Parts: sequence; C-alpha cells; structure tokens
Amino acid sequence: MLEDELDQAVALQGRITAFVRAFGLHQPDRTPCGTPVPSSEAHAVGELDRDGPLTQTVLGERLRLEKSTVSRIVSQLTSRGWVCRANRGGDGRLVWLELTPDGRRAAGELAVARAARFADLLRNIPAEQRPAVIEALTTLVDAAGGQPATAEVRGAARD
Amino acid sequence: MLEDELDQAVALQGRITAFVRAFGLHQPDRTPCGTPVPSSEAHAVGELDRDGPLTQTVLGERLRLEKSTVSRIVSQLTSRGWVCRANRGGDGRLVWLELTPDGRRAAGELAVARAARFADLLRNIPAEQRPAVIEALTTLVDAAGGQPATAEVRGAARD
DNA sequence: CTTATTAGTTGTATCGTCGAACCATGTTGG
DNA sequence: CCAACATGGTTCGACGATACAACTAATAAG
Repeated sequence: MLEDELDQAVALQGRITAFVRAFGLHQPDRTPCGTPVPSSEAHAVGELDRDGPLTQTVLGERLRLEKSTVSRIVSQLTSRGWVCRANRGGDGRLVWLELTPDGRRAAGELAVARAARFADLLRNIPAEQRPAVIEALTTLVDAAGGQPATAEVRGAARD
Repeated sequence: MLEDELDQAVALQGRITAFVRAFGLHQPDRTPCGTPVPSSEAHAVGELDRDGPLTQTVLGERLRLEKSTVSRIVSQLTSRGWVCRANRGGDGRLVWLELTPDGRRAAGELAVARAARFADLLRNIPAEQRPAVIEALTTLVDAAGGQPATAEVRGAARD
C-alpha cells in the first residue's frame, strides 16, 4: 500500500469513529414516540413501512441481521401490536410481515422524530456543503455495500 | 422547515443508516488480533495508545461513555493485562490509566487490523473522490460534535 | 469540622446480537 | 412415492454494550 493510501485509511477511520461517538451511535438508545421504542424495533418498523409486506428473511437481509435476531424483534413488534405475522398461501414456511394500523401510526411518529434529529444535524452543516456531504455518504455506502460484512471481514468492523 | 431541507434530512438519514448497516456498525463484534477483543475495549486501548495516560473520567469523555461503563471496560482491560491502574500522587481519587507493554503491543495489532479494514473500504472508492469523502465526514463530525448528544437529544439517536 | 463536590465502583436493568440446535414445510432424485 | 436435502423460522444460551442509581473514598469549601 502506498503511503498516501495508508494516511487516507487512517484519516477515514478516525472520521468514522469520531462520527459514531459524536452522534451517539454507540448508545443502545430508546427512541421517544409516546412509548419508548428500542432502536432495533424502530429500524424494522421503518423498513416495513417503506417497502410493504416482507418475509422475515428479506427483512433480515435489509437490516443485515441474523434470522434469529429478526425473529425476536418481530415477536416484540407483534406483542406491541404493530406488526402481524401472516401465512398467506403459497409456501407455508414463509412468514409475511405487515404493519397494523397502529404500526403505521407508530412508524409515522418515529419517522418524524428521526427527521427532527437529522434536521438538527443538517442545520449545523453550511447549506452549500450539504449536497456534497450527502453525495459523499452515498459513495461511502456504495463502497461498504460492495463488500458486505461477511463472516471473515466482519471481525475487524467498527474499530 | 423548507421542503428542500426536509428532503435533505431524509436523504441524510437514509445514507447514514444505510452506512451503519452496510459497514456492520450494528454488530457487537469482536476484533480479531490473536485473541478476539470486544470493540469497546479496542476503542479504549486505541485512545490510551494515542494520548498517553488518562484518568477514567477523561477517557469516558473521549469515548462518550458513562463513568460506570468506563470502569467496567477498564477492569476488563486490566484483567487482560493490557492496562494498569495507578494512583500516582496528588489527588488520591484519580485513577491513571496506562498501557502495559502487552497493551501497547495489542494496540499496535489492533491498529493494523483496523487500518486494513478501512483500506479495503477506501479501495472501493474511486481515488479522485477520496479526499472529498474524508472532507465530508469531517464536516459531519463537526456538525454532530457541536451538538453533543445530551440527555434530551439523545433519545432520538440512531434511528 | 461539617458540608459539599468529585472520581470511581458495584448492582440492576435493558438492549442488541450471534450461533447452534431444532422443527416444520418444500423440493428433488431414485 | 418416499428418502434425502434445502429453506424459513423459532428457541436457547451466551456475551457485549450501555445507562442509571446507590454507594464509598478522597478532596475542597464554608
């Protein structure tokens, strides 16, 4: 590796860890929305709200979580009355997940809280730099996504 | 809020959550470095390696963690033989943290693993875009840091 | 010298995730 | 047609990460 590239890697690492810490991505937070919602559930709800009914496996792929984890999250959401598990025809193994009306309402409230949080962040970025920041993040996601966190790679993540 | 700003906030949110998922920032991973190291410990070691001896409170500020959490992490690191707690003179309440030789060695190995991980990421970004991405992340950290995750704000984090 | 204040520790609770073992349901190949 | 394999989910057990509250020990303030 060239010197420059190493420097850049170190810089990138520093920026990302700094952002994780500064933005509080560390903390196992509950999102406020009437009743506090664990963030893993909020993510799942958001995904279901965005892209209609999904099977658990697909939801897991979207969230990049193990099927066992997804199963648990979905159980919590159903006991909250936000999601219903259905076995609609065809393949009897598939569990189709769909938001209930309550779930859709909750999804909306969560989206608002989320938007507020990010709007605050945005407000601290000079307007003329905003498009560049969003663009850069897109690039970053592409770079990270092309190389999904497989078992071998996954180990070094996050540090 | 203007329409544009809302759109941007939504875009920003989408990009950030996508990155968190794609890069595996979710997963409570162990970093490989001979023995697997929990990532919270890896962060602490990295910080101590970078900026000499620190007190626990200061380390907590750097990592943005509660003092109780820091205390626990440090206990794990000392039992691993990587950090020593010292009561060097002056204020008898302060616990000074310093890496042992083993700790420094481990810090080095972790740094290498980390660098490799980020170098991989970087490799997927076209060379000419790299400086822009790093620059954008710096902007983002500034924006997030100016508005530290205080108790009230913290709730909506991460979602 | 009594009363804060500050640094850390310990106890308790919750969240978040994984991997392995297991059970259905489906699919495939003799 | 049935045995062997594959696939979607569930349950179990383990561990990591974090917060808050209650507590101790040391120091600073009055």
